[in-house]
Amino acid sequence: MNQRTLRKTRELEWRRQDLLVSAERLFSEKGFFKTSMVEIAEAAEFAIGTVYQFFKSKEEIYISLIEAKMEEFAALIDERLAAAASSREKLEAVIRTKLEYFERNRNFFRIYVSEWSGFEWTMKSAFGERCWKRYQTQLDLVTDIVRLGIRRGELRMVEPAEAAYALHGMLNSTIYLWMLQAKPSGSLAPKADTLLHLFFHGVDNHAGNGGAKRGRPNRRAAPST
Amino acid sequence: MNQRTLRKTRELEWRRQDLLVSAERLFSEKGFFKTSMVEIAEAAEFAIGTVYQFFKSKEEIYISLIEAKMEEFAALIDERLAAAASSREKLEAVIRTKLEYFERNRNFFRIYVSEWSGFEWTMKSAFGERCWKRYQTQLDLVTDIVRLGIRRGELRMVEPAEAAYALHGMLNSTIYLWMLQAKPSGSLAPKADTLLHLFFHGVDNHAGNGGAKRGRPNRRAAPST
DNA sequence: CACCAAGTAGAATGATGATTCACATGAGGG
DNA sequence: CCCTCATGTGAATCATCATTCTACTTGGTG
Repeated sequence: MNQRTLRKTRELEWRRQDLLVSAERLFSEKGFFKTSMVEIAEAAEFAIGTVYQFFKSKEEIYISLIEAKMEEFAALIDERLAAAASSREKLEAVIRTKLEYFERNRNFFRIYVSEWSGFEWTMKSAFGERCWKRYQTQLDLVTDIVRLGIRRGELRMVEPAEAAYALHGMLNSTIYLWMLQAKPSGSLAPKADTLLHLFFHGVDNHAGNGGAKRGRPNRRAAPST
Repeated sequence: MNQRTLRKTRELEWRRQDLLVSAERLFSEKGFFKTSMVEIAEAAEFAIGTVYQFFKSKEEIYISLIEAKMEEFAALIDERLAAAASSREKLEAVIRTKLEYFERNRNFFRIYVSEWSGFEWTMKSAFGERCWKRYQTQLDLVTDIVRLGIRRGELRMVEPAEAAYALHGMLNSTIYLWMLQAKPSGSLAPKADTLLHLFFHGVDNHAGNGGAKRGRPNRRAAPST
């Protein structure tokens, strides 16, 4: 009898997951408001009524989705972070993990960035609040890494939160750029090195001629894009 | 007669502007979908019918709004850029201008970032297309600056588009962070220096002890936030 | 003063889409 | 084979707006 109940619960969970996957695709393609419950139901091959068996409302679907993904992502970061010692390694872990994660969860990325600008716009109070907290926690984590790095003398003295946000923005933009062009193309993960370098050393050319003229104007040094 | 007509036209323009200002505030507070025409009308102290005298649709209001602001912003950048010679100066101009502009146009910022993730989510095809172009042009401008800077040997050899996007993201994040906390507080513009430095030199501590231990652990070097 | 044009108003219309509910279906179990 | 509960169904309900339309105001003109 209990056995039975358990299986039922498990199956219910499958269906929920299944539905979430369909919903994710739709939401990422058309946004929260332009996606209708009927569409979600059809995409997951359920009747509307059934959908409401699993989720109280459209909003709840959206939130479950985001929370699950965020949690997964956070867990991944934590795991990778555990193995890192220096600030550099930690930041590298963050960068790599984020790029990898969103390379694999392209659809989710659009939702993630669009909600960045404020959950209030789509969801009402209480629920959105929780998602927002997760978002913040993520950022705070990086802020702490930077803070510690400074204390240890590994990083220059910058405003930690500012640097953390800057990194966050850099990453998001980069992922976005990649999504724009690279529908099918190359992998995102390799950019981690470039980004790490950029975040640590900036764009300045230390080679010596900083701003001033030099012998040869060094034409065609730029990548050919 | 012509005089008359001219004045009428001008007055109409005023009213349009007036309406746009109200709409901007609402859109920035509640987003496109959660803002209703009635609200917009009330906020601007018009009747709904009157609103439709000025704008064909809700979408048109939104778009006019965005286009106007984007154009204003672009013009400002162009102007500042004209006075800049080196890549550093140019990038500094971009950074400063953006921070200043959004410090003054806080409301618009929320709209700006939220639409970053794709106009398709809110608007339909043709119009959104035009806004998107503007957005791209903006980014391309910076890409070109970077490309040129590399060719001139002022900047390290990075992928120009990547760097441009990274900068864009850094700026947006920073502005966002500022908006979060600093409801009333300090100015945003001063952060330009920090950001410029960050973008040029990164967070690495060149002071010598990169990662390794040194004499004193240098505790409490971090800002007290 | 009557009349017209231009502008303003806000109730009525129509669509859309989330949510609900009365019914159908089918898997145990007697 | 029939009954019953647990689920699944999708048509009907209900609300919410964008948009339209008809009637009202106003200010100028003959």
